[in-house]
Amino acid sequence: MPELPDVELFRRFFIRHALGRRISAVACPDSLVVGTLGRSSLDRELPRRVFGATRRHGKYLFARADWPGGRKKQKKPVWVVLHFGMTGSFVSIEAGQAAPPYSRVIFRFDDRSALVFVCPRRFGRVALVDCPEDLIASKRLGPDPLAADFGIQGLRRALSSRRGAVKAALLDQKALAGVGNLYADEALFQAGIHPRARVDALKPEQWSKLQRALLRVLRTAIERDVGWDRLPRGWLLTRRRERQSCPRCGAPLAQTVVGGRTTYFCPRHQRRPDVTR
DNA sequence: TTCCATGTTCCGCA
DNA sequence: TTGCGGAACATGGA
Repeated sequence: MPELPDVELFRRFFIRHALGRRISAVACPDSLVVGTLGRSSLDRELPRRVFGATRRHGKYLFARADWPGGRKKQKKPVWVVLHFGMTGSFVSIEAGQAAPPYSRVIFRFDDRSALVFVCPRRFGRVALVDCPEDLIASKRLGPDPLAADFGIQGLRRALSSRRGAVKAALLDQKALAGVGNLYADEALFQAGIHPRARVDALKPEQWSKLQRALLRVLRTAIERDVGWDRLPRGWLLTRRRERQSCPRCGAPLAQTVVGGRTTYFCPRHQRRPDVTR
């Protein structure tokens, strides 16, 4: 599930359940999940710090851990960086409650509650970095489409260096950070653009349509809390599992592979580009 | 048992 | 250099 809207909701969950709390201990029962993005020393560096701020860039979530009180102010903050892989999520537990199955990292607080990073398939990653910019630079992440400075031409600017299929470009985190397989399909559907259309063949009105559709899709998913049942009925997303008909015109949806991912689209609304196969 | 899956990354080929 | 297909990663669910 974790694409940009999901991670944004995890960020808000984190604010509710971890921000302002003092860390008493960190347990990492699964070393595979810890450290590849940065330092693995969560259990040594985090205790006695307080989570003071969060940030999100694409599918990455950052949480700043500050040293409380004035006395040790000179000590630099560290940032926890989290990536949710395919199956990562947060669970908050109260004092005395057992950690759920597949708990990979457990942040325990002074009040004995805990925030748990749960990840059944173990593609998620957690680590410490000095600042988010370091991670963003090392991964060479593209701009976040919901960032304030994305701009009205942001999408075109981000993808214009690419030349392949537009869906593959949307999925390239180095071009644009945060869009995954599901929301790429949805944005293209709502913009009426074929997933295999070439980026360099998009017309100006298609660029603005796609940007508007993408932002609308991401914002709506966040507003609706990404509950599949809560998404608008006209969306492709609500149909992709059962391989049904287009929610707009009733035509049978087409299924193919673009950029290595299963892709659904409406062959009537999203015209096949004549340039490519 | 086999196939598929929202994630990233790497390899080989054109 | 760019793009892309395919495979790998780890695991659960249909």
